[in-house]
Amino acid sequence: MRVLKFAILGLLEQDKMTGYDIAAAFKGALGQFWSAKHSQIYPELKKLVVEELIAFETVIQGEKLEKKLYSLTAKGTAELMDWIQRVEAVNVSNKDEFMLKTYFIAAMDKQEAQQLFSNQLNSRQRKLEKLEQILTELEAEQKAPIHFSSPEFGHYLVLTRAIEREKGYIQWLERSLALME
Amino acid sequence: MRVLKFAILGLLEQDKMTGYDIAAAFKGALGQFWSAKHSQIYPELKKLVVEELIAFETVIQGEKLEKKLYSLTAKGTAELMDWIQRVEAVNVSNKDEFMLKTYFIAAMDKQEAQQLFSNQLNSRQRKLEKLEQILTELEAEQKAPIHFSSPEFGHYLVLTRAIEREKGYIQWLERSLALME
DNA sequence: GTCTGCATGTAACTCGTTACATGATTAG
DNA sequence: CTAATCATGTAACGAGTTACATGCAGAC
Repeated sequence: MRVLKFAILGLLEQDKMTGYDIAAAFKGALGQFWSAKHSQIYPELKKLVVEELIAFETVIQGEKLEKKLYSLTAKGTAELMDWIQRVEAVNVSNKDEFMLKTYFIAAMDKQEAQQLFSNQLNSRQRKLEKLEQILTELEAEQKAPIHFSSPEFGHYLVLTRAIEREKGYIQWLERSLALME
Repeated sequence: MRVLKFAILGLLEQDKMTGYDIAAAFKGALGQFWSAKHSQIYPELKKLVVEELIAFETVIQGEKLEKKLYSLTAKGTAELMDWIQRVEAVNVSNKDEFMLKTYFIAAMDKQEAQQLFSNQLNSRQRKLEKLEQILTELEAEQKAPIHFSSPEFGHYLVLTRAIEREKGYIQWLERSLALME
């Protein structure tokens, strides 16, 4: 149901942006829970202009590089606000190829399984370190403790969720490895 | 990269099945991490037959209901085993519409945000209860404690992961709500 | 001057969902 | 008998990825 549409509207509500900026936003903490490639973003932006949910002004960078700065229209803001308070069903299947393999663990021998789990554990630990570093930097930039009205509250919540998701995964991997002995 | 293909091969490695059975398997614990609708399963089964990774025998149920019992070929088993020990990159973006909204929390007023979070907390708690019930039933069926060679080990691991995922989500929701006061 | 990053687009393809369509079996 | 479940398929559409394609700006 066109979630990318709302992702774009939400980003533009924060600030005027180009398509490139939107793609860049998906490379940060937000990208842990939603992302899209530029090849999906640009056509969607065109569609949203036709639907009059966003508008753009052309800006010249340097000598002649044209970039399109998009912003929300009143209609776009209204649709964003409608979506944001809508209660959607909890999505069941969060696809995870590693867990699919885990379900078929009976087809592995013990060594193979341990190798696979150790490997996954390692990757997850490295990912966790990166996320924790980003959180440290975010917290360092704040003067007061983060609260509801901080401009970075959304970013903070998403980051802490990503970090705890990894921690939970890591704990489960460790306990599963212990069970395999 | 055709993950559904391997999901089907993995299920058929456990037992001969119909397309309907495969769809049913996705409604259980496995469905927490991978699933597909029957409209995707049936065409994929046909494709896998053409590729000679699976084969089927037609079985008559009752008077005249024909069903197709699929099973792995040697080639299919080989491809499954190759995939299962392959190390894939940790997937970055596990899409979650609620977390997308969370990222845009600055566009909500406090009451709206609290409402949304309470609601999500409730849904997650009900989901957790259901998963824990399934685990209780699974454990009741076991004579000995579950270990690597138990036929239900894969099922058990996936269930415990799903349960802890929900617990982690719930804790984060509670702590986030506390932060909003 | 050359490499990295900024900036925008399209085409082809694969994956996944919703809807359309049909019919048999089984348990109450 | 009738409702839920078993069983199989197709069509249309929407979402998402990979690859193709181009060019400017800024830093070193």
